[in-house]
Amino acid sequence: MPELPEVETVRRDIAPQVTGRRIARAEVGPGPRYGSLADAAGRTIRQVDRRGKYLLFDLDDRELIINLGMSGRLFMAGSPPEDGHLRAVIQLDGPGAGYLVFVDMRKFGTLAIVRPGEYHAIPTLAAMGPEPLSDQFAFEPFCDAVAGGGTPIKALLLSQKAVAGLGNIYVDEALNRAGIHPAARGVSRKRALVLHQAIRDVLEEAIANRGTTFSLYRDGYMREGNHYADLRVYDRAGKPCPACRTPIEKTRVAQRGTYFCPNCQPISRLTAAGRS
DNA sequence: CTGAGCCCCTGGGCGC
DNA sequence: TGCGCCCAGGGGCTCA
Repeated sequence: MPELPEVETVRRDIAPQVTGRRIARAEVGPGPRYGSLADAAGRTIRQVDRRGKYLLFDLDDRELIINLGMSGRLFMAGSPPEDGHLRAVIQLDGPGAGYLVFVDMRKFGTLAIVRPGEYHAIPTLAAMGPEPLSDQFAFEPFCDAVAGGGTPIKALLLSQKAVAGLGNIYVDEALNRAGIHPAARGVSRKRALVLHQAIRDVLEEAIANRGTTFSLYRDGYMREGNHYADLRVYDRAGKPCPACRTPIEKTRVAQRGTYFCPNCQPISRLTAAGRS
C-alpha cells in the first residue's frame, strides 16, 4: 500500500495529535512481525519522523518504528474500533487524547521498539538510501548507483538503497517521466539527471495530493488519497499515454506488475539488457 | 556481497 | 452461485 507520499501524509496527519502526549497503555496483537510494545507505556512521544516508508516515533531513550506494509492503516480514534484486523492500540494520556490505532489486514506491517538509531534488526531501514526530498539526495552518488550493472533499474530503485521511499507505483511513474524503460540495465548520466528530478517531482505532487488510493490505503483520518487520477502509467494498461496517446503496456519486472509507455520509454541500445 | 526466487497473509476480482 | 486462480502501494530470508 503505502509509499513515501502516503507514509508522509499519515505522519503529517497524526503528528500534531500525538506529539507531546504520554503513552498510557500500548497493546499489540499476536504476530511474528509485531514486537512487544511493553516498553512504550509511560514514555512520551517527542516527535514523529519518517525514513523512507518507515515511521519513527521518538520516545526519548526508545524509538517506536512502524512500517505499514501493504495494507497497514494508522489513525486516531476516540475509542478502539471494532475491526477484525485491529493489530495494535496505543492509548494516549490526557483528556480527549484518544487512541492511536494500527489496523493491518494482511499482517505485512512491522512494529518494533529499539534503542534510538539502532536499526540492525530492520535491515532495509539500516541500509536506507538518502531521503529524496532532502539535500541528502545528491546527484553524483545517485548517478553512480544507477549507472550500470546487471540489475533492472526498477529493481534497483525498489531496493531503497539508491534512494529512499519509492515503491511500485512511484517507480513506474518516475521512470515514465524520465523516459526510461523499467527493465533497462544502466542509465546514462543524462538520463540519470532527468530521473533524479523526476523522482522528486512525482513524490512532491503525490504528497500534495495526499497520496494514491487504488485499493486499501487510507490516511491518518481514514480518508482516501487523491493522486490516483494523476497517475500517468500505473494501473493504466491499455489506456493512452498522456504524452503521446500510445497505449500503456503492462509487463512484469522484478516480480512486480509494471506499467510503461512503449513509445516514451523504449528499450534503446544504450539501456537494453546485454549492453556492456 | 548480489540477485533471483519464494515466503509471509488476507481478500477482491475474474474466468469457467 | 461456487471454486480456483491470479493479483495486490510491503519487506526479508535463503541459496547459488
